[in-house]
Amino acid sequence: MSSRKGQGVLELAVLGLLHESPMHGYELRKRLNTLLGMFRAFSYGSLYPCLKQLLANGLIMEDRPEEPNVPLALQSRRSKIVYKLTAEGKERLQQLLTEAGPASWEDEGFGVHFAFFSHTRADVRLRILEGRRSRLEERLESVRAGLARTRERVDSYTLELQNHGLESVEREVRWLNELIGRERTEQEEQARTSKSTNTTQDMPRETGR
Amino acid sequence: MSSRKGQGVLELAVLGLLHESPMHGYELRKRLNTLLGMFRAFSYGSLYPCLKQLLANGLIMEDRPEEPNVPLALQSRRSKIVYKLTAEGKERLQQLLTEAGPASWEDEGFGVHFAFFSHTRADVRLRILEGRRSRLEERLESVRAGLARTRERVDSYTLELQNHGLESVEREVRWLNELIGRERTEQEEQARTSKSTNTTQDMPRETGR
DNA sequence: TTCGTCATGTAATGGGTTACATGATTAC
DNA sequence: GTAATCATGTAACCCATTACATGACGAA
Repeated sequence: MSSRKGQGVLELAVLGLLHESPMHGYELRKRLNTLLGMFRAFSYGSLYPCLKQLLANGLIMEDRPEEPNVPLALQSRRSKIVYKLTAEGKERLQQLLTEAGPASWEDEGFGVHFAFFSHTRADVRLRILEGRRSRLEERLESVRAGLARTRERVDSYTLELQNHGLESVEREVRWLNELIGRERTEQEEQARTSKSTNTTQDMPRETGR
Repeated sequence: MSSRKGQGVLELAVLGLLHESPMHGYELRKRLNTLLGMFRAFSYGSLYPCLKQLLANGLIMEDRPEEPNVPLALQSRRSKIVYKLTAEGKERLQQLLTEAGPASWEDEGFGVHFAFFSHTRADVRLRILEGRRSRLEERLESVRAGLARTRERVDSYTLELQNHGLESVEREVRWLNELIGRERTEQEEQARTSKSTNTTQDMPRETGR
């Protein structure tokens, strides 16, 4: 309960990764950066404080290896700390995965949300994809407008830059269109298959573990 | 003299725009955001403080309209403030345009530097383009490596994201290749044309003013 | 006269990086 | 035994956003 605001994108990313399997910070960061690939890279300086806070909020718990043969006290061994989700953490993850507000249309939020699409409800996936698309279309609109206004008095490099930007975004829109198309047909198929007891949910199955 | 560090990208952008023509903050911000189009958008909350600091550093000066018919004091009229570059400011701009360190390979820095390419020396342009390209190729490399390592145990959405990222970057690399090619042939042409008194400089001409 | 946009500013806050400090483990 | 890399952490700083406060000016 109560807001205790998570620090944006990192919270979701960490909870999402830890849901797949428990991990220690160092590994977490690597997985994080390969997961987000081109979009983002986090440093320890932001990861560890984040973990600390998630711990304080009871969303994750540490699982220290517990060296059974060390006398008793003097446990400041400073070794790996494996983190895993608590029940509350799983709940929170589910919540973040489902909310998908306007933040998930932005570059950052979108990337992370998308990375966990296989754990996201189909209807939410669709909402995010469509939100993202209209966000991008807004941008295209305004850039095109500005481009039309200033058209003449602009040097060729600036123009080149604008164009490259436009094309990149147009490309992403096409990509989104394709994805949205796929999602839609999948949804229709599933609707046809399971005529009865429709629980609005359909994720590709929990990956066990 | 002395570092008095400029706050990253904004300084260059502001100096660059003010070099083209004097402006007040409000307009500056609009031009800024259309100039940078897809890449970036600044808010007043960062622009005004920046102007303030540039002013304090003597890089720009205010040019208040001076209402000639207002009694004398009581000039707190609060109206438009037009900023323009000082001599020192022009110097600083030139310096920023020429330095082009590693920061200008990164997304942010690159965009802004590129936007002012028509005021940048040809050799510096080439350095930036090539720096950018190798920066991107590094990223491609590491992402591809990570992709090869984890290949199997990764869900289709994550894969889709990675791929889209890769393709975007590959596309930018191709774009850069084209630009670099053009720059090279231009340089060669110029070398052939002006056989004599070579001053290592060649900008498309100072736009007068 | 009021509404929308132009115009300038600031304080609180946020979210992140850099650089550093430290220790454990592995491979040579 | 030493170098590289794994692993954890923190403090100082940086850059920018948000939300707010203020006011001018033109058009309806």
